[in-house]
Formats: sequence, structure tokens, C-alpha cells
Amino acid sequence: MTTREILVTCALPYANGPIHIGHIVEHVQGDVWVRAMRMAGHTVHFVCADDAHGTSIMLRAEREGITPQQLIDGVWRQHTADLRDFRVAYDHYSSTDSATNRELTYGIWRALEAGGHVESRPVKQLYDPVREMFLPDRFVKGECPVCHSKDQYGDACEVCGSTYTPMDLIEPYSVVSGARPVEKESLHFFVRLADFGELLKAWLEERRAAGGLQSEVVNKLQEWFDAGLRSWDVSRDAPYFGFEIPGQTGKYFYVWVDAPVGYLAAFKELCEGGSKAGLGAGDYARFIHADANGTELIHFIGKDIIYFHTLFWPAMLHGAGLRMPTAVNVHGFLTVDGAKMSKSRGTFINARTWLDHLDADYLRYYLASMLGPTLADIDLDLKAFEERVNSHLVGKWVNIASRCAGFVHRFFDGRLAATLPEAEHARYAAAAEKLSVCAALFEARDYAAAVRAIIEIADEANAYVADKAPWLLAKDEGKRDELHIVCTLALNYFRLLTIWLSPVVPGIASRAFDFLGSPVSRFEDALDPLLGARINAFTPLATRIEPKKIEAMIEASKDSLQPNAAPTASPAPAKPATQAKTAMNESATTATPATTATIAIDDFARLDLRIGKVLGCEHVEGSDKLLRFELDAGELGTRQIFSGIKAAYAEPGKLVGRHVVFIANLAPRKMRFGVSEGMILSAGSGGADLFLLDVDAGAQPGMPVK
RNA sequence: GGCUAGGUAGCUCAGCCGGUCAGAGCGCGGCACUCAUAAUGCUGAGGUCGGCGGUUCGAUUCCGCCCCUAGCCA
Repeated sequence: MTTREILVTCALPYANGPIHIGHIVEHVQGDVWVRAMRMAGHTVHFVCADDAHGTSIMLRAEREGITPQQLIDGVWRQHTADLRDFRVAYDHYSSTDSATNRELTYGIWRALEAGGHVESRPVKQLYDPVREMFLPDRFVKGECPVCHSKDQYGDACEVCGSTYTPMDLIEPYSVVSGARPVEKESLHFFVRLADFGELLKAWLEERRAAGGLQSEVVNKLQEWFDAGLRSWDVSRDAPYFGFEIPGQTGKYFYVWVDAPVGYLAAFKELCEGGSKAGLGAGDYARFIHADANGTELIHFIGKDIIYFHTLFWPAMLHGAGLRMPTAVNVHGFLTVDGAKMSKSRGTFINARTWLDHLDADYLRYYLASMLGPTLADIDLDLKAFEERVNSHLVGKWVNIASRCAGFVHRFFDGRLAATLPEAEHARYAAAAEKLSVCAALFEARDYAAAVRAIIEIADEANAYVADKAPWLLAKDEGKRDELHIVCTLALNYFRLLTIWLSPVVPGIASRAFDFLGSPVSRFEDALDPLLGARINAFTPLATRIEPKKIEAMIEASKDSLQPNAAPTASPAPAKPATQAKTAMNESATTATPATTATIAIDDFARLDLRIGKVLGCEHVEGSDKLLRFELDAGELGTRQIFSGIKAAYAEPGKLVGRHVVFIANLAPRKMRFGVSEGMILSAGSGGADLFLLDVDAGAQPGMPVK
């Protein structure tokens, strides 16, 4: 077998929210493939990154009163932890907001420019005159021009399905400020995709023939060719969180320009980081060179981003004189119980929520049992999930070890037979031979077929045990050898199944190998049975799923996903124990111990904490630290409060409209600038490190906080 | 609306180029066993293969139309 060298990527999760089980489909699909290819003996580099740029992230950071960098750092920590705990074995997980990515993006851009593939022309777009920014389609809402439904997004109507441009909306308004947008012109830069039309057509057909692209995908792409390839608008105007276009001011690369470059940047960082044996700084150039030097570049993506990866991205690469992808593997979407994931039904399940309730391998197994090489959507049927995991993993696979281990320890000092008779050996060889097709099935991404084949052998193993009835043999002292053989073969069945399941359920497999006393990292090791070895005491390798766990997870998903409560707002692991404190109280900002003396409930009750809506906020003439707030306090009327958070919130105008938490019954205090009627709460250590507390949607001004 | 996919037993799905293709697993019923995390083995019931036409000696498998579902429309 020739050893292939492959760089594998999954689509970059957007740094605007947590990883959810929809993402997990893709990362598991990629990870299973990577693990299987490694076990087949190939060299595989597996990288990913957070997609950290764009308007959404800029606005979200603003809403949370933090910098975009702070936002994406916090999200990065969450994403990497979630993916690690789902046992997705990335060699490196980067961010598109990195120096390496900037450098590579600029390089590709300059090459496209030099090649004459860039053009510019003015574009008319909707502009928010209050926020002074151009509005992406999704940030404009209004009445659908076709069916007149209210509050529809600027690109399409969710009610009647019509597509249009934001300028077609009736009574449009900015999602950012609520203001009525105006049309405004600005110079945009375009990549002339048509320059690459023939190249792309040839590439698509070649890839289809080589198995690098699914036929359905190429069919789908035919649409764009039939319609004629339009130039791709790759620029956005300031304010924008991203990379500024070299040589321009106030022009930024559209997030989709530097996002796929992030694949290369992540790999470059891996090469230069020296953390992976056999991979050095020089390997990057070898990999991305136009002739690719026999290496492969394989992307796993969802069907929603096909054109970015099969038109724009290959064109960018080719235009920059770099290699093109070897394969773009597309999967469908995940539904739960037959419907789109829904926050209100609790089926919009975050990765972390899953991990809090259920083993990652259970979802990995279920997904693998559903995943094929097509881009068909897959459904997470929670009942089927429970039954399948319990039946296949616990009832069939792990049970084989469970039902034999006791005999081996009781009668044979925990040691397997040193040899197998001809018949048993042949039986093992036949099973191993049958499962050897799984290598090809994994490679073809037909995990469902691989899993079916594996479970078929598990059935065979259980039938073998039932047929030989070791519990009867154990009663006859004269049949010790036979008993030893039966258990040895059964446990080798178990080992064989474990080897082939290990790309899918690496956690359970790892425990299983511990039980067997020797790890296996190559499929080819399955050809020879494990004989004469001492095995360890059996402990349950996987336990049945209790329906209650699933119910609890669904409940938790309902709770954790109230609007604006997404955990991305809390870069929790970042700073140790930041404490809520009052912004004006400077003395409380320093050296706050992690815990303070306890108080009685009555002490707490004396505080009248309330929600306030910021009606106005401005710098205070003559003060270094203060901002003057005017709050809508509901039944308490309006309040003027001075707060010493100027260093953290340099643009007070941006706080207008948001909710804050404040102390309503603090004695009014006359200050040089006026009377302060309360105190606004924020977290942090003081200075620029201060963060206002936010509340979930639904809270009204004046509501008490308890 | 256009396009791409999908509609096969209660559930999740296999069925390549038309003729043992009407299947598997799970679930459900019965029987057996008791080594095992009540796990396992044997066995049974269940489907007009979305609907209507057409091509053919013969179609779930090809063609047309229709219905339903999902996604995409830079």
C-alpha cells in the first residue's frame, strides 16, 4: 500500500456562537475519516480554526461591551474545549484573526491583483445613518415586497420564500439601530470569477471523475455556470472586523475571503510550530505548491457552503498560483426528531450541553451509523438514538467482553489461550477478512455501511457464544480447554470489533484496549488474533443510556438557550473569578479576594437591584472616569447615575438602548457634576477591565433583580 | 418561482446498470438460555416500495406529470 499524505479540514465554525450538534456532524465526519485513514497507515494532518471576522462578530462584541478580540478569544477557548471533548483530534486549531492568516490572505490577494483578476466599481447599498455603517442583507428588515409579511430579512422572505434585495423591502429598518436605512454608494472590489470559468469546469469534472466531488454537487454547480459566473464582491466598508485591504483605507476583505485561507494558515502554523513529528516549516510550501507534490488537500463541509469551496476557493488558489483541493466532501444537515433544530423544543443542543449529560462517543456512534457519502440530511431520532446505542454498543459489542471476561479470570488467571485450533482460527480469519472492507468504506465516507458490517460480526460473535454456551462448559472440569478456546475467540471477536469501531468511538475503544492490555493503532493488527496475553479486570466500558438523561439534556437545552443567553458571552475560563462589583466603588476594584465573608439572606434583601434601560449616556465634562447615564427604571421613573467606567466604554453612545443592572436604593449622592441616584453594576477588576452586566431578552426596565 | 436532492415495513435506512428486490437493524409478539450492564440466541407478525400515467414480455428499479419534505439561489 502506498502511503498518502493528506491535509484534512473541516469548515471553520463561526466565532459568534457555541458549537452545537449540527457542527458536531461535520467534525465527527472529518475526525472519523482522519482516524480511519491514520489507522490505514496514511499520514494525515488535521486542522481547523475559528472563523473570527465579519459584521456579526463586530456588532456582538459591541453589544457585549467588549472588543472583538476579547469575544473571539473567549469563543475560541470554548470551541476548542468542546471539540476536544468530542474527541475530535485536530493537530492544530487556529483562528482566522491571526498574523499568519493575514499574511497569506494578502499574498493571495496581491497575486490575484497582479494577475489582473481584480476589478472595482461603485456599489449602491443600504446604509445605517445612525450607526454610520453599511448593512449586510441580514441586518435590514422590513415588509416583504411580495407577500407583505412584516419583519422579514433583507435577502429573502421566510413566509413566502421570495428572494430579493434589501432595497426592495417596504418600510425597511436597520436591525442595528432601528433607523431607516438610506441608499449610499461605495467603491467595491471584485474578483473576476469568469476568468476561471473554463478552469473550474474542467476541475469540477475531473474531481467528479476522481471521486473528489459528489455528483450531486457538480450537478448543483452547473446552475452557476448556466447563469454565467458573476464577479465576486470581496470588499466591505468600515466599520468591519477583519483584514483591511492592502493599499486601501476603510476597505476590508469580506469574511469569506480570509476564511478559507484560514485552512492554509492553520496548516502553516502547524508546520512552523514544530509540534508534530515529521512536519517542519518547509513542508508548508511543499504542500501548497501548485503541483502539490503528490499531497492531498481534502475539505469537509456542509451543503450550505458548496459554492464558496468549489468555485471561489479553487479560483483563489489557482489565481494565486497554488494547488487546488483534491476533494471537497459535502454532507447534509442535521435534524432532530425529524425537524429542524429548535430552541423552543430544546432540540438546538449545544455540544457542551450534550457533554454534560451524555458520552460524546454515543453521538459519534449514532451519527456514524447514519452518515453516508451523499449530501442527504440526517436525522437524530432521539428514541432511535437511545435504542441503537444501547443495543449495538452495550448489548452487542461491549457485552461480548463482559460475558467472557469473568471465565478468563476465574479459570485461566486472566490469560488468553496461547493458540487457537484450526477451526477457531479460520473462524477468526474469516471475520477479520469480512471486516477488512471497512477500510474502504471508511475512506468512501460510507460509515453507515461500515457500522452495519461491524455489527453483523458482533451478532456472529454473540451467536457463537450462545452456541458454545461457556457457562455450561464451565461446569465441567474436563472441558477447561474448550472453555478457554471459546473465551479466547470471543474476546478476539471483541478486539476485532473494537479495532474497526475505534475511529468512531475512540473513547470507549481506548478503554477496551486497556482492558485487553494492548492498544492497537493500525487496522492491519486486526489480521492476527491476540493470544497468550493477560487481560485486565473487566469494568463496564459503556453503560446504557437512560431515557431520563436525554430528557434532561432536552430540558437543559431549553433553559440554556433563551435569547441572548448563549454562553459565548462569558469567556469564563479566561480570567479567574472575576467578581461582580460596583463600577463607581474604586476601592472594591483592587485585590478582591475570591471569596468574602458570608452574609444572611436578609442582607441581600436590603439591596434593591433593578433593571434599567439606557436612555442616554455621555462623557462628563471635566471628569476622567465618569459617564453620565440616564436610565429608564420602569415604575421608578428615570434615574441619573454617574458611573466610573469611561476607560472601558469609550463610546458611551453605543450603550444607548441596552439594559443594565443597578442598585436602586443606594442613597443619592451629590457629586460635582450632579446627583447620582444609584449605582450601575459591572464585572471586572477596574479601569478598562470592566464589563456591564447584561440581561436576557424579556426583562423590562424596573424589574427587580433577585 | 428556479435548481438540487429525498419520499421503501412503527422508527432509521440498504437496494449498482429493470427480471428470487420486496430486504437489514432497532422496536413489537412468542420460545429458549442465564455467562453478561434484563444483556444474548431462535422464531413470528408488519410494507399496494409517495400518487397517476407511459415504455417493456416484465419496473421499487427507466420516462413524463403531480403531491409532500429539505436545502440552495453568490
